[in-house]
Amino acid sequence: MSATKKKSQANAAAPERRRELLETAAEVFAAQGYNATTVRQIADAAGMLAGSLYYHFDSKESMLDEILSSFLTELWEGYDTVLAAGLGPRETIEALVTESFREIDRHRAAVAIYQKESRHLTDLPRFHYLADSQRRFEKAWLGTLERGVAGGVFRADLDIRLAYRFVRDTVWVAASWYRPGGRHRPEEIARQYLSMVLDGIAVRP
Amino acid sequence: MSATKKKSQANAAAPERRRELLETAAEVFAAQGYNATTVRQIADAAGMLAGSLYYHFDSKESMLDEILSSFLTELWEGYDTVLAAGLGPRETIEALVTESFREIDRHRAAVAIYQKESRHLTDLPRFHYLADSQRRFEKAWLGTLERGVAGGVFRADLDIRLAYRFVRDTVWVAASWYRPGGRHRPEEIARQYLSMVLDGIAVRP
Amino acid sequence: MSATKKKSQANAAAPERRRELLETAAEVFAAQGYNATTVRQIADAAGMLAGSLYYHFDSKESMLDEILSSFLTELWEGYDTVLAAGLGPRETIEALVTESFREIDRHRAAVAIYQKESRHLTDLPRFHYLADSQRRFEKAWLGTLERGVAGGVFRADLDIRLAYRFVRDTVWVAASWYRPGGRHRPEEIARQYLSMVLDGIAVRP
Amino acid sequence: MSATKKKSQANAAAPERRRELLETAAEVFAAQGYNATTVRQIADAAGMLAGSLYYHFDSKESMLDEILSSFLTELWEGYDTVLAAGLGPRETIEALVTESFREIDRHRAAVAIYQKESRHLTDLPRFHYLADSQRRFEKAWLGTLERGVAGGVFRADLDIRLAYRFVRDTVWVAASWYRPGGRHRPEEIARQYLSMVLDGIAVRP
DNA sequence: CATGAATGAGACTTCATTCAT
DNA sequence: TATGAATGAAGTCTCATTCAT
Repeated sequence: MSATKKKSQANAAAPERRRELLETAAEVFAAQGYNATTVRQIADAAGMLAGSLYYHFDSKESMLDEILSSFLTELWEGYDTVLAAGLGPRETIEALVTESFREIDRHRAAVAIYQKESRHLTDLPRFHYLADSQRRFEKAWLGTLERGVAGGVFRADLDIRLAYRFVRDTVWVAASWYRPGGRHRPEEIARQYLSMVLDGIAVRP
Repeated sequence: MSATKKKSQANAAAPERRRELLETAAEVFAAQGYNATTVRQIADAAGMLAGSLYYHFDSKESMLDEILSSFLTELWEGYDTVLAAGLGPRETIEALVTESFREIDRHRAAVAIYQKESRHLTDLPRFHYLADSQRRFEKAWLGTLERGVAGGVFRADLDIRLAYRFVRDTVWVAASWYRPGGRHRPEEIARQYLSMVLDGIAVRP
Repeated sequence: MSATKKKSQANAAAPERRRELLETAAEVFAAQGYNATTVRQIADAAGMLAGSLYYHFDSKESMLDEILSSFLTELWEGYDTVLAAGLGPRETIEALVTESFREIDRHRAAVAIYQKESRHLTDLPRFHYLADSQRRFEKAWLGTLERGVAGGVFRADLDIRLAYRFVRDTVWVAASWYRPGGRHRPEEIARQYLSMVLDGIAVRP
Repeated sequence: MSATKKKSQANAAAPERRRELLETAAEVFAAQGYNATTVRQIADAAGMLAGSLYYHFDSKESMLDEILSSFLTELWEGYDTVLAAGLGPRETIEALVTESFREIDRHRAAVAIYQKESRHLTDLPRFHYLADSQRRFEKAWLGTLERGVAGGVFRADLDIRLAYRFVRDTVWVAASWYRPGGRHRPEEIARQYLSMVLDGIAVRP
């Protein structure tokens, strides 16, 4: 490794501070939207001046990048574990939803940002991985639903793509109102959500 | 008609052009987000120069205001009709959801904007009516759900506030992917959604 | 005169309307300052739309031009009469001051505009006549004062240029507070001003 | 010194630069009028780009505000000292006029701006203090004149309000032609002005 | 004569970013 | 590592002016 390592991605020697700063930034992004957030607001929240952030990060965009990509990385670790476990369709859905709520609990800000910003972001080459993730996501859920329909676990009379969007959105929008440390633990929320998604809110006749 | 009638809103005499321009603006806002949209982009889409928009509107914000308020006005006309009809809880939910999808069909852009922006907007005095609407909304849905639980139509073992959010989000996020003129008519989508919300996606044992 | 007389200075056929409009414009210019006044404000005050003013005038600047030049023309008619009358220095000063207050009474707005704007305007070729007028003005007053000092009518121990500015400003700033139709007739104000300028406000020992 | 101390006014830690910039701005405002002055002109005069001014000031208006308010603050320090000294009416007038010319000498630009702009400014809430100052001003001068008339020092045959305006304007318009560092020191100009105001320009019979 | 709509230049302001210290 | 000051691009908005009707 040459002595002149250039600037940014600065020093991995102090990853603590980076993570703190990213968490701060994520919070502000989630609260106000990425575009509406100024670098100065992030710096204020972090107790430094706007220019000082550039010692740690290349740009505002690269903060967003790092927030989203590290969230997705962690999310897929969980998902891949579930998908590799060889569970039945219903159990897979249950595990994915539970995993999702755990992720919302851990990375609420990142999830909220993802929800709000991913659409415009996919145009930028730098954020192509968002679309990739989206595709893997769709494949995993759609596949599971199809397996369930084929196996007689899920209703066959539903439009499968509609059902996919229904389940997907139903889970992730929760990030917009979820507050970590609230009344419900993520697993409890997952359980209730699953109950509604799988069995509906109407009383069975 | 008196000669002195300035104020803003230019002249209500030619509401044609206004509506056209607002529709254009709504489309761009929905696609890129309010903040990320420049006045010039709207003007481009409308085939005029940026400054020319200010003949018709006071500000970018007032375009947003008019888009959202006229959407909510129309929405509540539909809702109020439903709520005044004296239906049972289940039928009320069905009617509200159907009405919502019709509204998404008619005002897709406005709904998408509402979803994405209403949170930050409620801080501005000008947009207080968003919070008001939100409250009426919550009251209508929560009340109906409670009535349903009391009447044994909806399951009593669910967290009622969670169920409210579930139903509410379930419906409105659809605006983020719905395309008017697509395969499904809004009433058909509503039917499918209701089927999932009420009876779940799992096969009944 | 050719049949195609081009546009502006439109028709001298309706000089009534022009004068009305110029009076309106002068009032607004005086109240808000030339730069701070928008063409639309003038149009509002005149009960028409901004664009319509351009049937009567070439530009906002040409309105100002016409206001100032017609004021100066009238002013100099009065002044020239006084200066040609062959009065003594003190009587000349008295007549000029009285004439000035009459002018303030008739053209308050124009005078106020002149006071506030003439400085920046002299740079523009179109308004060179303002500087010309200024010079004639200075010559007339300075000359009279000098004659008076030489004749032993005015005190010889005063800086003559300072005295000139003193008298000049003393008279014209009155336009900034004078309201036509108030308690005092212009001749009465002139008398009082002259009393102060000539004899001072202190009681004679 | 706490690290979090944002607000506007940037940092009061480097008042040097601020004062420099305000002096530059005042000069340009005085020369061209507030409205006619562009932020870019100020920046040019200060050797920076237009946007850079906003590191130091909130807005063009806040520059004007700071210029005027700090001028008035200083002015009233001088006036209050005079008014508290318990001088006779004539000596008070003399001291106030002298103090005014000193202030014109120190803050020529600010005074010129005050003269030209204060009228429109008083409408803005932010500049209400201008009207307050105006009132105190009037009270101080009118009171002194009345005292003088009562004490037989000033002529009783004059309209007292007219005399007030006369003295007031007479002094302050000097800012429009006064050039610091010219032939006359402010005290000398004050002496001559007082001589004219108190004793007139006519030779005593 | 006047209107309604648009133009286009330019204003004030914001903000991500840079860099010497 | 952080600060203070500046840059420069871009954004929203204003306004004098034009012109077909």
